[in-house]
Amino acid sequence: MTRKKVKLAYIKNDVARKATFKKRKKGLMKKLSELSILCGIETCTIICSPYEKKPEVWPSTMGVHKTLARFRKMPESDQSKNMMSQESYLRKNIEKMEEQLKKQHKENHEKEIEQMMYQSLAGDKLIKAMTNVELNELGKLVEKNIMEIGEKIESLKKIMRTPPPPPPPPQRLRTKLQILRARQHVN
Amino acid sequence: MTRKKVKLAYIKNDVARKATFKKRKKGLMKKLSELSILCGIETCTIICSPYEKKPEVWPSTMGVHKTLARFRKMPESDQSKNMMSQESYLRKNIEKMEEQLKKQHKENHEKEIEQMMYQSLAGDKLIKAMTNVELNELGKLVEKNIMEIGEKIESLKKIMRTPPPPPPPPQRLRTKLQILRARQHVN
DNA sequence: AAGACTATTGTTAGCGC
DNA sequence: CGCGCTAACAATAGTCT
Repeated sequence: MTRKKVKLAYIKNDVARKATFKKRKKGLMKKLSELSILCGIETCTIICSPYEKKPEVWPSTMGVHKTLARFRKMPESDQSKNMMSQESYLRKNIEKMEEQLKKQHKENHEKEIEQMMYQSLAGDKLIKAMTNVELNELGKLVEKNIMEIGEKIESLKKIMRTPPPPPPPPQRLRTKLQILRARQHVN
Repeated sequence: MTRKKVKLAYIKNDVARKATFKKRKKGLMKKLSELSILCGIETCTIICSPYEKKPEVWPSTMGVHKTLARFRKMPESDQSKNMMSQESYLRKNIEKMEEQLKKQHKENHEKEIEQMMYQSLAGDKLIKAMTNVELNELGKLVEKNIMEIGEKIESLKKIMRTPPPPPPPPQRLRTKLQILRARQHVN
């Protein structure tokens, strides 16, 4: 029941990775379908997974060829424009989160000051009703938030540091020995 | 605040469609990125929208070429296998929902019988505590559910009946007159 | 037009079968 | 192994700025 908050990193456990792959691929196909229906546009995707011998293609091979033709029509130089590489996508993400982190820090600081004011000046009745315990927990929540954002940034940076495709996908064909070994791994 | 439950159909209102497109494209890119990181696989997408002069490509032009090469490598005959066309995707969807509809109907029937039993046999204290009003509302909820599933099936079927790409995407260049006319449309 | 916000709906991780 | 379930998490439609 989704107990973890998803750590954005290669899933080492083979079984879990495959399950996640299937579920998420399904979700993606649905979203792609919705996008093309809602907005009346053309899209195509190719997914190369070790679970199928052949790349999976959507919405159809014909559709892919059609969209591809359109893509190949434009001059080489233009093909590089308007593209969002995984790297720049991640970089942008990091920037945004660092901004968020700053904002959260600032907010935290303001909250602390506010709290001090209430404690020393005997503020509004509603606020007085809050016990110190509650205020403390509020503070902890904020700190947790900050921690989480920081961790996320770290993990994104880590992904960017590692060579292009994260860890190499597992070999398609394995000996029985390898399979047995794999089973001993825990994620 | 997401007040509607999303009617899966071409969005006629130009402004709303564009906003939805941008939001959903962003969400898609994120999900694609996550899939490739979590599962360590290769993916690529091409999106042809009227909002950009050139097809948008992800994760990068190079990535697309690489994935394409892999795609083109397989024999023509194989390219058609393992593919899920939009049509078969939708058809599968419809089947599943019709099953769900049957199930819901059955459940509803059972609930009705249960309710009658309780009313005539003076059942458990907890159940007796439910007023008739509450039971009535429960029934209405179930019916609403059934209605919604039915509507969804209808709308999916409608999509399948209409020719491939839903309504033709709007022209890229429009005269001022056309723009003014478009503004008068309400979704 | 482009972002921020937030009530809602939608997706999915971990289980149990 | 793969499916169905459901709490927990994520995406997003409509709104305001």
